[in-house]
Amino acid sequence: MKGKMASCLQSFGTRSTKTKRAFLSVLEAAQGPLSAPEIQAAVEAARLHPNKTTVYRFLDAAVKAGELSVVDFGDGVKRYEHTHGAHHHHAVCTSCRAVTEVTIEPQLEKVMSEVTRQSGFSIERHLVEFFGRCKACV
Amino acid sequence: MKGKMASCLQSFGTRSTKTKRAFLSVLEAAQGPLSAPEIQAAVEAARLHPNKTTVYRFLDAAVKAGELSVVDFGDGVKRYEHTHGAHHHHAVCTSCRAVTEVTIEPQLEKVMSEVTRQSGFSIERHLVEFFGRCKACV
DNA sequence: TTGAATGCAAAGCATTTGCATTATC
DNA sequence: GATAATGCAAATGCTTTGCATTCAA
Repeated sequence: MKGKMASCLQSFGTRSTKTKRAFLSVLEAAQGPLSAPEIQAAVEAARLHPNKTTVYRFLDAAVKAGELSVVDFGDGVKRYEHTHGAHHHHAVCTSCRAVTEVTIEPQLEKVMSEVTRQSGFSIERHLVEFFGRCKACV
Repeated sequence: MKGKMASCLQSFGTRSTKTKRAFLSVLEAAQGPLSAPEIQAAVEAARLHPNKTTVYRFLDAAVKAGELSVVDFGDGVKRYEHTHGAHHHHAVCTSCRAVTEVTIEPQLEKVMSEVTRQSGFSIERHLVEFFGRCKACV
């Protein structure tokens, strides 16, 4: 496990440190995307107290390396999650904050081609997230 | 024109002032959604120097009244545009910043029902915006 | 040893809040 | 004159930057 993380870290050209391993552990255990402040708070459980600058720098590097991806819920806070192959979309419960991943690529394709048709844009990126009440919150 | 704006302001229960009329003018003339700092800067052309607090308070009130809607491009800045009946989506040029409105309701419906099917969520709101190169920017 | 990683302090930027002042109705 | 609107200053929260220090390789 540690070896896996270490090699994962090395694979994107960074040195393996206790702090970075903790960041990755936290993100692996997370139920949904986490913000930098949340990640910083979470590693406190491992008795680590990294500076917030360290958190942001790690996240930037990991995103650039494609190891993590940024998720934006439109509240002005960047959240991060493991990149398991493809790009994800989420349904976020506005009551209990639960986050569920959804797979909507086929349907989104249709939307994208309509956008292209209407605007003439060459689309590079999209922001697609959903908010509402999860099953438990009615 | 002024009468129209004044009555529009009164219609959502606010007093008509020079400053608010200027805010509405700016938003009417805008090519795309504007942020609070952008709106504040724009009314300088009308020799008005409203405090930023005033800008934010006006925007909040207008949004609550349904007169304006918030547009989020995921950069941590809220933008505002006139609510012309329905909810809009945009294609934003990452090169020249041009914003084009797109109408994708029919296609989005399919996406939404798939999200509901997979997650069991009762969707209340979504965040859907596109980014890429406009025709002029190749 | 040496360059990367970390800490620390300060600043940047959008946004919000509390309170005093002013202007609209 | 009562109440809403505005100004002002300060604070909040996330994020970034510059520089000194420490640590992995």
